[in-house]
Amino acid sequence: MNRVRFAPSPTGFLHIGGARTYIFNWLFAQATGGQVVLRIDDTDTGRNTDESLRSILDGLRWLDLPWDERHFQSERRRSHVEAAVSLLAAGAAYRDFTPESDGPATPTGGNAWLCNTGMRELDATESDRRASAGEPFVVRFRVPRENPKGVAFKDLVYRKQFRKYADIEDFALLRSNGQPTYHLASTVDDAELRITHVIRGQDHLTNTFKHILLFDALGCGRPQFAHLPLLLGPDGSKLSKRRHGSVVSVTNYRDQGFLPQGFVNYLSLLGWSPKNNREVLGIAELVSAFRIGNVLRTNAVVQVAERPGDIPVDPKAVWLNGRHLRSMPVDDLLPFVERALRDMGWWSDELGTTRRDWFRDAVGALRSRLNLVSEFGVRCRAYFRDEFGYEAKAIKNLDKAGVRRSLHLLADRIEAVPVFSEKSVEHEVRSLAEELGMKAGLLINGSRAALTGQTVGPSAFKVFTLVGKSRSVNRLRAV
RNA sequence: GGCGCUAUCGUCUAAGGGUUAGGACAGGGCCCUCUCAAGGCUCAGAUCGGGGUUCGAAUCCCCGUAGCGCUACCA
Repeated sequence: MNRVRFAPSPTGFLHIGGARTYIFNWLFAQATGGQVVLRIDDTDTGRNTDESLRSILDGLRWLDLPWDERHFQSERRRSHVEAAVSLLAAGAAYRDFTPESDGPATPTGGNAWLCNTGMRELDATESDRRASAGEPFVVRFRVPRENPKGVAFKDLVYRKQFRKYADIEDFALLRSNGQPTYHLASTVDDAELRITHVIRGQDHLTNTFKHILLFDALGCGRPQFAHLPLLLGPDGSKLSKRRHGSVVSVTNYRDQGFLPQGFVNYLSLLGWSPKNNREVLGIAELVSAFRIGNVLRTNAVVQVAERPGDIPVDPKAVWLNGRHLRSMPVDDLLPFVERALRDMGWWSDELGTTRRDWFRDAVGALRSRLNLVSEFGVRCRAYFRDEFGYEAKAIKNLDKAGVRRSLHLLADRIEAVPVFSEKSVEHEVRSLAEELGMKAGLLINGSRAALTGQTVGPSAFKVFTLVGKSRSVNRLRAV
């Protein structure tokens, strides 16, 4: 059985690139009947925060793509240290007593740094003596550089990969404080958690050679690797909160009113496509269309709307979300709308009980012109509240010659109508218009303006039934 | 600096030797219409540059260029 893992480190919020990596892992697992392991890579104790752990978990849960197992890397430390000790004993690793330097070792010229002079060759007894004397050291992997060949593997996305031993530096396994490094912990855990496919960002492509060296030295089989192209900001640089703002944060999309499936659909199309021009895909369709081999090798740009007033995300994401919002079963949409209304303080429990049918009807009618769940809260006030304002355009419609007077007459007709329905309302509106010798459109648009304070919305006759008979009559008289 | 990855409309992408280089978002226009959407139609818009290979190259090869990644006792 295939097993994949998503291994975020809790040093920041869940960002869109991490979410996409999780989605691709999840899709791959579902498509191949495999399992998803969520592993929190918390080996950098100094930078971990509970807040970011919460953000990551919140974000992943919102995606609604459940994982099968969860592990914390910090709880597996003993395994990591044991691995380092055995590597040391086997001579595949060595102690490096070079004092920690400040900042990254940027090579000044010529070739890259490979190892600290003298340490690789240190005699075993001498090394033991200095270690037991309490001298701090880091444990490094001894890359077999005398071998003129190198490491090769076949990436499921980037195909054949090769790197000479001579180009791989002696990376650290254990820090001088005894903590395992990412390379060690990740490799040991992938092996022990029986991960079969490592699907992660392309920024790890060159790390993979080190990991393979470790898998081999540890005597465990190698998993398969698939690296994903990176997500870039509109300026072409790697996405970062500082440079690109809230577009990178998953919770931002949730708060802006995205549906999980709309967001997942959007991210799935960044660096992958089903190759048949289909774009609007539900989760089940994504699973059946997903092929890891169809993942692109080119980095994708996450667009940001530039028009003032638009929410600062990719307009295509909004459009995609709208497609889902409009086509999903209304009953599935209801909980999301409920949440949006609760956020506005407009929710009342009857909407879930005695007025549930009305609620379903209203959501069904209103959603046809919305893209985001949050728009139920910001653009549909008159349907959920009695007090609402009139937009300037609406007032303009009401101010047209004879409109207000006609609407008052209409109120009487509506009040007297025996059966209050879209059909009967339409009949009353049209016949009144005809009697008064005015264009029906004036009355129709005037009604919408009077009932909702807006010039946009569902069919005016539908608006009447949504607002209800007595409220409609009151609102017509109020203008 | 070293090592590596990548390069098609503004953006996401299709076409992996032969197509008027296709679709989608965004933009323009038209239709539909009680408004706004939706929907339908339509216009504009791309193969980074240069060499090869080939009857034929977006596609294969080489060289440039650009972007990105790695080059830490971060992950």
